Amino acid sequence: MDHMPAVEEAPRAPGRLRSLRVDEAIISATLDLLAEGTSVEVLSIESIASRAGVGKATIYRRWPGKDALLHDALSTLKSPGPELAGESVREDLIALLGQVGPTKQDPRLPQILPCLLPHMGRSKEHYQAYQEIIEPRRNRVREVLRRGVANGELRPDLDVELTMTVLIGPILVQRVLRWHPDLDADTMPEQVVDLLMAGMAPQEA
Amino acid sequence: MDHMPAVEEAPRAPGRLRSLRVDEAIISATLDLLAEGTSVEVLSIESIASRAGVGKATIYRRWPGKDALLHDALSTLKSPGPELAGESVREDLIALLGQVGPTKQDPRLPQILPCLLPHMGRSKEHYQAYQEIIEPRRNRVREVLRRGVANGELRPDLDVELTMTVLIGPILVQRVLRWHPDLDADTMPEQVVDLLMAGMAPQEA
DNA sequence: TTGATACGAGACGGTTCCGTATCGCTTCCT
DNA sequence: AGGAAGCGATACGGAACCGTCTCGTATCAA
Repeated sequence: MDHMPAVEEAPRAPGRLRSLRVDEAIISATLDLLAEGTSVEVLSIESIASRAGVGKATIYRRWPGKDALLHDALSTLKSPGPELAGESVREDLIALLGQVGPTKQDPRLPQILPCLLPHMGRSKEHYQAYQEIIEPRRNRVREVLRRGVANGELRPDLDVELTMTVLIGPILVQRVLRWHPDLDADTMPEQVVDLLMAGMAPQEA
Repeated sequence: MDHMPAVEEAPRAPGRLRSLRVDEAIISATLDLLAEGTSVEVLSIESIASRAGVGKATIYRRWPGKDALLHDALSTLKSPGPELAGESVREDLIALLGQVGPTKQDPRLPQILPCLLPHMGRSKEHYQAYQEIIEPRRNRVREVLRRGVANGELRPDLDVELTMTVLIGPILVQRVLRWHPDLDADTMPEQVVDLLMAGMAPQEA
């Protein structure tokens, strides 16, 4: 974490040590509030302090402001994602797309990530932090697609980058925005993959 | 507009009439601010009044609050969309998907609609208003797809509702969020349609 | 002309949050 | 033991916005 106490050299601090539990409480309270639907713009230091059971000064002692705190909070969300069976591209894709929803690691993550999206376009800092979080996840999908292209499960001329977005985009808008009132976001991964597989398959059906 | 002066019956008001230009100025200022990236939550009556060159009281005289004003402002955005050539499903879809971007009617519309998305999930009122705006647009896509199913350009067992979301979702996330840094949102409509056409085609490639 | 209402401007008290500072108390190092 | 810093709590002045209200002026119908 960029603005956390430097653990580097030896110039020992004289007084009391900063509590790790307090760090965790602040980060966790931040993520909680985000997961509950508080937007980045409305999120306030006071609400975080209150939720964490912490004084405001304790937060300002560690981070210069909301942006830096948010950056560190988001950094804790980097996670590898689910195990893959690896037997078929179709099943692996469905598994990966399914975890745009609740995850075992941190159940708040799927709640938080989509809610951050709108804010990312207005802050280079946060846009980059966000990309760092989702890039590993995107990469899992990329690897599955490339594997499929390599072993013949997918057509050789497939545009992998485009396909990733076509796979994830619909599920994202549906989960976050209930964009289409009549579709069920939970069954979408399988439906989307099957719809696209026909187009991604090497030759005919 | 729901909260605008009732033009119904005859009980004439005695004094000065409300200016239509003021109505337009307020609505327009609201849409301007949204198009510039101001989120719904941060949007304030004071900023709207200032932008419109209008007193706050003039706004409160017409609408009870921000929600009602926003509802009416969004209602003015309903638009039919572009003309369609009607020669091929592929071309019509590309045309429709392209106008998720800049439109001739109101260039602010494509800027505004996506930015509203995150807020819609938190307000039943606004969620419905939003659905009313995009449903006509969604319906254009629906009709093109059904036409394609009917005339054999698309496979007969196509899930039209799902396909709509798979077409629009990726373009939405890319335009609004630059979700994938390496993809070009302007060329996506054609790419997405072509990628899906292979899957939507009746039989083999 | 007169009375009623709309208008732009802005004062008003209330609320929320900002970032800083202070106050006892606790916890750590020497 | 004692000094230094962390801690929760809270007070502080400042800023932004809320929704109401009151000015002086402009515009309407009768």
